[in-house]
Order: sequence, then C-alpha cells, then structure tokens
Amino acid sequence: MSIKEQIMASLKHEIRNLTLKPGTILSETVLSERFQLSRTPLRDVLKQLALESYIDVYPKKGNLVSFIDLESVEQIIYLRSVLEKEIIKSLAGKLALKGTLELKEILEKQQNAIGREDALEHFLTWDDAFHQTIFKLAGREFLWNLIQQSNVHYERYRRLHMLKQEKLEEIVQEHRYILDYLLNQESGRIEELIHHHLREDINSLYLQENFAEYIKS
Amino acid sequence: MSIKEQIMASLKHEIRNLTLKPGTILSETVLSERFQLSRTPLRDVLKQLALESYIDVYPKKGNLVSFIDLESVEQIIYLRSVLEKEIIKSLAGKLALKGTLELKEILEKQQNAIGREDALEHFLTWDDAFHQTIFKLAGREFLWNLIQQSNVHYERYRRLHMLKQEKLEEIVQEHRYILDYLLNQESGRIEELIHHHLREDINSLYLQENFAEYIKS
DNA sequence: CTCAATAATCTTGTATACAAGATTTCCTTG
DNA sequence: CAAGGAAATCTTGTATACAAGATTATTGAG
Repeated sequence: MSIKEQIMASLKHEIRNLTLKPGTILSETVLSERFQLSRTPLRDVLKQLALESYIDVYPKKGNLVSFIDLESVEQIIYLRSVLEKEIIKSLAGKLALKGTLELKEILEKQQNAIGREDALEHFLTWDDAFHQTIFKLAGREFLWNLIQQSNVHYERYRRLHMLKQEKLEEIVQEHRYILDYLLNQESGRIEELIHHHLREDINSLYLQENFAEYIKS
Repeated sequence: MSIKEQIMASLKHEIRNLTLKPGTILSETVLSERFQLSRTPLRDVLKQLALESYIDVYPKKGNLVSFIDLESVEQIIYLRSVLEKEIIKSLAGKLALKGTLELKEILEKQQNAIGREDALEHFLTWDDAFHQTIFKLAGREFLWNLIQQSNVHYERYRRLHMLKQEKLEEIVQEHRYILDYLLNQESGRIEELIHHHLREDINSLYLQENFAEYIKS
C-alpha cells in the first residue's frame, strides 16, 4: 500500500467515523506538513476525496469536509432496498453450505460486538460484512463496491442513528430473519422486512434536531 | 465551463464513441501539447478519467484507454434492469400530463433520428433522454447520474450492438410499450419487457467475435 | 550475425516556485 | 471612534525542473 493510499484510507476513515467533522478545513499545506509530503501527491488524494463526495472544493478558497446530504442518504437507501430485495429473493433456497456458515459466523460476531469495547465500530464492520457477503454470494459484489463509492453520506447518517444499543439488537434480529428466509423461504414478508431494515427512520427528524450542525441545508 | 472541464468532456466523448479506441495511449506530454496546457491540470483530468474507468493508469509506463469490461457491462445492465422495473411500476398510472408529453416528444424525436445523418449518435442521445426522464419523473435522477458515472463500458458495448437499423426500430417500439404501460398499466408483462429491453444479447458472442480487439480478456 | 550489456530516451511521480483569486488585517482618513 | 481602502497573507491553480522506473535503441563482444 503506497503512502498516498495510506493517507487516503486514513482521511476517509476519519471522515466516515466523524472524527473529522463536517465543515472541517482540509488545507493542502497543513496536510503536507502533517504527512511530510509535497502538495502534488496530496492534491491527488484530495481530488479523489472530492469525486467521492468526502470533501467539497471551493476554488482558491479551501477544501471542507462535506456536510451530510440527506437527499443522497435517501437515494442510496432506496437503491440498496430495491437491489437487496431482488438479490435476496434470487438467493433464497439456493444457498450453499459454505455461504450459510459464512453468514452465521458473521451474525455471531456481530452479536458479540454489542456491549464490548468500541462496540459501534466493530458492529458496523460486521453489519457491512453481512450485506457484502450476500451480494458476493449472489455474484453481485461489483454492485456492492459501486455503492460503497457513493456512500459517505449514508455511512455517517448510519453512525448517528445507531448510537442506541437496543437498535443494534434489533438489527441483528433482522439479520437473523433474513438468513432464515434465505434458508427456508419461510417468511412471505421478506420485502417489508428489507424495506424496514434499510429504510427505517429515514424520514424522522432525529438528525435534524440533534445534529443540525452536520447536515447540509 | 473551464478549460479542464472542456478537455475532460472532449476526451470522455471520444472514448465513449470509440473515436479513441481501447488500448490507445494517452500520454500526458502529448495531451499537454495538443491542448497547450501544462501537465499538472491534465493530470487532474486523467485522474478523474481513471476513477471513472475511462482509462487504466500503469505507473511509470503510461495511460491506456480502457478495454471494454464485459463483467462491468453485465453488472450495470442488471442494476438498471432491477431499478427500472421498480421505478416504472411505481410510476404506472401516476404520470402527470406534463410528463406524458415529455416522453411522447422524446419518442418522436428518437423515431425521427433513425435513417438520418449521423443516426446512431442522435438516436442514443434520445434513448438516454427517455430513460433519464423516467428516472427524473420518479424522483430518482440522482440514481441515474450515479449510474452514468460507471457506464463507460456499457456505453461502448451499446454502440457496438446498435449498429443495425432494425435494432433501432425494435428499441423505439419497446419504448412505446413502456409508455403505454405507464399510461394504462395494460401489459401484465412489464417485467419481461424491461428485462428484454435492457438485457437482450448480453450473452451473445457478437462482440467477442467481431470486436475482440476492444474487449478486456 | 547474435546476444547481452549498457546507455539513451521514453513514461509518470514528486517537489517547488510562482500566479491569481479570496480573505483578513491594519492603517489611514474623515 | 468608525469606515474605507490598501496591503499583507491566506487559499488553491499552474508551470516546470528534476527523480525514478520502464522501455527501447545502440553498441560491442563473441
């Protein structure tokens, strides 16, 4: 992994987990001093961050960590909702043993993450792993990766919404239902389940009321 | 529109319509002479082209116009197929007069493009306009734009497949069926229609046999 | 002539000086 | 003191010299 890729991964991580708050200035000169690298390669990094909406570039003024765009969040959730309904239905009853074990193991690790040190961080990692694995098992990892390139806003929205532990328990439970459906096709209500799992709270005012300073107006 | 944006639009256009063939070398120095601009801003352009898969960058070696990646084509077609089925169903019977007129006008212009000078170029423009308008009317233009950022491979695939005039007539006819469904919800077979409209020929060997030199192996 | 080693010449990657616009500071003027 | 304007100082944008790797050409040995 090149030094540029390390810096990019580091900045992306800090923006996604809100260590770098929306509105924070990312000056090329400050970054070049912090990472002991000239401006040119850092500009490459910032260019990519801009293309993936991590930052907004104001020419001759500066680069700001982007504010959370709720419109983008809603659109990405809709996209995932539609896609995952289709993918899960196509996969139902056709899961190989290997895939089943993989998903069960992820579920267990996600359950264990609750309540532990640094819970949210680990929980979200396993949450992504669960959905990514379903995409992978359906031969659609390409689309998972495509969505990941446009999910900064959703990623940060999700963190702010998952601060409560009872929500985490609910999410794991819904994952169990999804796995049950994949194995037995029992539930006739898979569409509503996916819809609820991904879209719940999207219209609530929780974020606007509690994190207004992070939200794009 | 800045000079950099003009250059980027120009290169994108030439790559999409295969004027710049897959494998063509895009050297920074050659481009800087062609456009009378230093390497630095051109590198910005090339960086973005690389992120959107227009070119492949081989460090210290050169930049090549990317070969058509059929895997990407299939995934994008699947994505559009799933999304548009859902969008069209949600829009059926709810089309306002303005939207209806918009789609009818596009259909007419697309029909008129057939057989004229520079037919394919105009035809494809109106083909995109039809689908984009449907996304827009459903409040999903965001997702249309998202897909456009990843569609170089699909775009070139499509051009090579649409070289025959009878295929163009068939496409317009399918658009008429889609519009009929949006207005009357008559056809019970909208899902198969969308599937056929977007996915036909994806598994044929036409490209591999006739344009092997453009295809990523 | 053949082949290998070496040198020249490509390529992109990086550092840096300077340009140009935006902002802030500070000083002058009323 | 207040307000306006100029200058200093920020910011990113551009041009260019140089670095370093990859390729190609050349040259010399056998």
